[in-house]
Amino acid sequence: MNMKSSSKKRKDDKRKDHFHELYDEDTDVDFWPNTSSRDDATLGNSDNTPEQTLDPVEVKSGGKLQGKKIKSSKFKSSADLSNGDSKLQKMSKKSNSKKQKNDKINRQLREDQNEENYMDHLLDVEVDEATLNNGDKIPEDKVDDTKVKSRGKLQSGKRKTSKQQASDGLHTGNKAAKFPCDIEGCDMSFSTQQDLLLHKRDICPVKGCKKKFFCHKYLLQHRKVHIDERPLKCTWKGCKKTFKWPWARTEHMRVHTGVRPYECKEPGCSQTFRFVSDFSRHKRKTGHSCDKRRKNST
Amino acid sequence: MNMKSSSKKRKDDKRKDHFHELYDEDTDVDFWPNTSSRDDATLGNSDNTPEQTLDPVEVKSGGKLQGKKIKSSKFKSSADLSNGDSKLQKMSKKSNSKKQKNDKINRQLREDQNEENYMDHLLDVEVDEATLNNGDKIPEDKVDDTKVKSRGKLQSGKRKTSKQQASDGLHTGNKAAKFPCDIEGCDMSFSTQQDLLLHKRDICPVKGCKKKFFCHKYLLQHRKVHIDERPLKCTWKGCKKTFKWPWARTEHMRVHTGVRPYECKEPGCSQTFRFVSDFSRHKRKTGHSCDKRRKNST
DNA sequence: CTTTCTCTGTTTTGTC
DNA sequence: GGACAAAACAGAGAAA
DNA sequence: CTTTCTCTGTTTTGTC
DNA sequence: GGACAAAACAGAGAAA
Ligand SMILES: [Zn+2]
Ligand SMILES: [Zn+2]
Ligand SMILES: [Zn+2]
Ligand SMILES: [Zn+2]
Ligand SMILES: [Zn+2]
Ligand SMILES: [Zn+2]
Ligand SMILES: [Zn+2]
Ligand SMILES: [Zn+2]
Ligand SMILES: [Zn+2]
Ligand SMILES: [Zn+2]
Ligand SMILES: [Zn+2]
Ligand SMILES: [Zn+2]
Ligand SMILES: [Zn+2]
Ligand SMILES: [Zn+2]
Ligand SMILES: [Zn+2]
Ligand SMILES: [Zn+2]
Repeated sequence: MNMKSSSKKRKDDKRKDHFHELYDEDTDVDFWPNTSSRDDATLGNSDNTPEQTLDPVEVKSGGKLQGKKIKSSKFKSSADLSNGDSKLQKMSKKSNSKKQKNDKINRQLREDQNEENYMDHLLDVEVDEATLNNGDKIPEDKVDDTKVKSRGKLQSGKRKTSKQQASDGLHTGNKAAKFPCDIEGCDMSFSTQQDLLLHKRDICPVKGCKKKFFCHKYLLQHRKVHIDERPLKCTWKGCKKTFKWPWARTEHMRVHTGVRPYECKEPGCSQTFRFVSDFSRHKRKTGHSCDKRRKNST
Repeated sequence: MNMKSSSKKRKDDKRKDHFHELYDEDTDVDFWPNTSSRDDATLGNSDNTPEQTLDPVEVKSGGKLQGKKIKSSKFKSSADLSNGDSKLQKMSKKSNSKKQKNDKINRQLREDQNEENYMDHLLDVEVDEATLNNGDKIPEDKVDDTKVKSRGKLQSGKRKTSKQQASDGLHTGNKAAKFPCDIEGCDMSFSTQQDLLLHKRDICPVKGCKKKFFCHKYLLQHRKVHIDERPLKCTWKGCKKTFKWPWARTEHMRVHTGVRPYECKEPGCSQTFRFVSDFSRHKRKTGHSCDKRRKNST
């Protein structure tokens, strides 16, 4: 059920209501060492299953109120894990329709270069030092003429001004927070004991995230998912695309250069691909060339 | 480090390399009951910390290859949890700039109605029965003239044709899969034992997701996040927006109706809000009216 | 460091 | 062989 | 049920 | 009081 009620009843009749208590409490290694300062960790659970409902949506402020009290949900806790598997989808082994038309001519040559300065809407936080090792430098320019046709999604096609990035979403996990992680090689810290405990279980403590990872150190990389910064820039002249992940930029550059670095080595097949993902899918669907081989770099 | 190497060495010298083994193995309740059929669960871990690098991006198929062998990563496992907390960001208690100008006049009245039929790109799966209780019905039409100005993001502004939705991403967790969940009230099933085990730990087994939830039953709701269907339609005449979540549609309707159902009850303050989120933020930043109260419904 | 709006995990409400 | 970090992969998934 | 392209958790590679 | 589901909230976050 809900976290409030379970917290309330937690001391006495544990694991009622549902099965969450069961899983939440004796969950992971050293999860409730209870080193916390004050606000002694309360476990949280919740109940759900809404889906749709059909809301008649009667227009124009109708009438009745519904007000109730607010309770600041002070602590949550005992979240669990989140991992990454699922080979469940398999493409039907049928469609090998190979187009691969005019390669270079085909490479899209338009891109919206309009860059605007919208402001961050972000939230200053407890901590202040982003520790991401964003060591990527900006490669030198390339040719100029070609431009990439932008699809629907923006989110990387513009750049911010320097000033605007000021207090960008340093949500959590920075240095200088009160609860540092003592795991060797990790220097992240957190503003609450609960977040630290989740972190030590390889779980991202960000609200609504709670992903579990295999590698503790990856949490430092994962943090960038929750930060607005896109420090990597496309170096193509006139292209304003920005990125959080080096690999995304690496592959993006190919839409400018037209490079198709992946070539299927299967005897009959000689298809080439611009993106690893497409090459991977080709191999998965066709079973071709289980000795993957890059044509060249970039 | 990586999953391969850890799987390889798993039998003999456990928990070497890193700390994942430590956390992954004795992780959760009844996690390795080892009821699995074949392919005895191998634990996976991985090492990380890339960030950026500066790739010179030399254009046009340069030269050297890099090929190696492929190994189908057959199983992963022992993921852990993922929870939802983080009250880390706090707005600076300064900016209460209240605009709230011409209310109804201000409501946006444009929206791109162009609907196109793009095809799903999806992947048929092991299972075949989506069990989401998408019981929402489509309310009857409203007025017609007004339209909503669309922002950058699409993803809901168009509708698919009936045929196209055919084998839409039933990735996992359906009925009729080989490994059914026996938790009471849950009828999800999975194509692998590993996925089922994750699921029973309240973890979404979808690759790259691995979120941990408080309520086991919520997993059935969460599934829709990984499915392409957007079964809820905006009922406004001419609006093609579609939704996965009832609440999203409920609030969306307000951009058509202009309703601002939330009113701050703080003595001096009389601001109104169209979206709960904005009302919540107002209360959080100002501390106003901890007795929240809706003006009316919709 | 803004406003508008969508998404979604958890909380609250409503009904039995 | 073992770290460890950088690079790359292999999907998922959005858009058209 | 396609193609193009981005995102990101894990795997692979390269260097010491 | 206790299910349980439906509705709503409270953020996160994208876009402008
Ligand atoms: Zn529950
Ligand atoms: Zn740590
Ligand atoms: Zn996260
Ligand atoms: Zn570019
Ligand atoms: Zn691009
Ligand atoms: Zn091939
Ligand atoms: Zn590692
Ligand atoms: Zn279940
Ligand atoms: Zn998921
Ligand atoms: Zn609409
Ligand atoms: Zn809308
Ligand atoms: Zn107020
Ligand atoms: Zn070696
Ligand atoms: Zn896909
Ligand atoms: Zn009661
Ligand atoms: Zn925000």
